Amino acid sequence: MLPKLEEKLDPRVKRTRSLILQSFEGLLAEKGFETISVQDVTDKAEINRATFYAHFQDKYELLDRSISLMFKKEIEKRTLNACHYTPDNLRNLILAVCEFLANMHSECAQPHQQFESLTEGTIKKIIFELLSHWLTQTKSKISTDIPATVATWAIYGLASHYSHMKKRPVLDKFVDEALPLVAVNLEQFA
Amino acid sequence: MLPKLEEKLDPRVKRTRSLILQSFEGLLAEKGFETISVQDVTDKAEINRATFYAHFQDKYELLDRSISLMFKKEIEKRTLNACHYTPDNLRNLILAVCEFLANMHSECAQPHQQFESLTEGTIKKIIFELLSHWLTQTKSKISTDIPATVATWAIYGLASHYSHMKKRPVLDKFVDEALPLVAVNLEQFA
DNA sequence: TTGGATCTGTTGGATAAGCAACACTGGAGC
DNA sequence: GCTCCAGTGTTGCTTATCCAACAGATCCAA
Repeated sequence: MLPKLEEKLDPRVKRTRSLILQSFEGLLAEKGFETISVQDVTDKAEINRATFYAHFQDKYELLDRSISLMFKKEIEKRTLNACHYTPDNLRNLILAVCEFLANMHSECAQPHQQFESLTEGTIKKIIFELLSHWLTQTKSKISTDIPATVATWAIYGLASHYSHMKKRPVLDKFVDEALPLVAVNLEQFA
Repeated sequence: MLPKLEEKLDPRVKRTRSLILQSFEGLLAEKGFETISVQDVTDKAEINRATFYAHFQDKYELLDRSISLMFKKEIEKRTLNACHYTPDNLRNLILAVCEFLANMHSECAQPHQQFESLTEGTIKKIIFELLSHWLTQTKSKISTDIPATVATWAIYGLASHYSHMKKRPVLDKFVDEALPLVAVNLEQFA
């Protein structure tokens, strides 16, 4: 969650990675993840296939990094990355995760169960790191791992539930109802 | 005016050229041509300056090729590149040139006299080639150089005049009035 | 079962792009 | 006059990307 220090990259590397990521995001909107081949990605990106493997192990790593970047962008847009724990920030975080997952379901073709389980860990990891960062901002010496873990799983669970609902309620109301249940575990850091 | 045969270019070359051209077109909308440096172009394109010189002699060649591409795109959009001489196609061509020059004046910052004289030759060359192509489509053995030259200069002159008018008339009316004067020289090819 | 077709990951050698340095030019200001 | 600054072209060397080719995997149809 630190400000990126890797700005001084070879321009060719930046270009290549960004072309691959763009291409992949475009394809995700068109077809299911399983039916996307590495060739599809490199064709659309107008990048050599061998070059792909110089940057990503395989398409699963591409998925990880892509989802990770998209989610982090969402977090940064809401300036949640440069703050500490407050119930209001927590509320905002829950909103962000809900909207992100809901978006994935509407924008990605075939958001299968399998696809979601591939991205779940990636997203939870970012939530956990963000919460840990928030909680250690406070002076208290209380261990943050347990509360952060509980909150992370709860938040992701809520968002997953929300995104799967057939008739989604207004998001604000949904979060109003859920927020206290998560916040109660973090009271000591407020 | 032939369909481009240079499709099988190294992807890196295509990428680089397109980045440079994009960057340049963007800069043209911001500042006057004279104040644009090669460094400006390469900075915005995120391309090394030395790489620029592997593709263009200097910024004047960049201007030529950029204008040339933009104008040809305009011609292709109107499918004027794959046809022969008719008064109607001629009318369409005049429209294209008028709109192109008028656009340059509104979209480019500082469309100075000097800037226009730099691009005039480039544009006329394309008009001339297109007209020559049209006229040689006909079976007649008449030499096409002279009529094509006359028409080229007349068309460019009309468009330049139109684009400089303080209160531009409706383009259609303007062209209606001008068309017969140009067409009369090409009657034998109709 | 076999064969064709498609995708995967990987390789070696060719080529384009990056980079830092250079000498040179043409102002702007003192 | 002078220096300072910013831009220009050019260079030798490094690094990333390209490309064609390869062997292996998987799937599907004959």
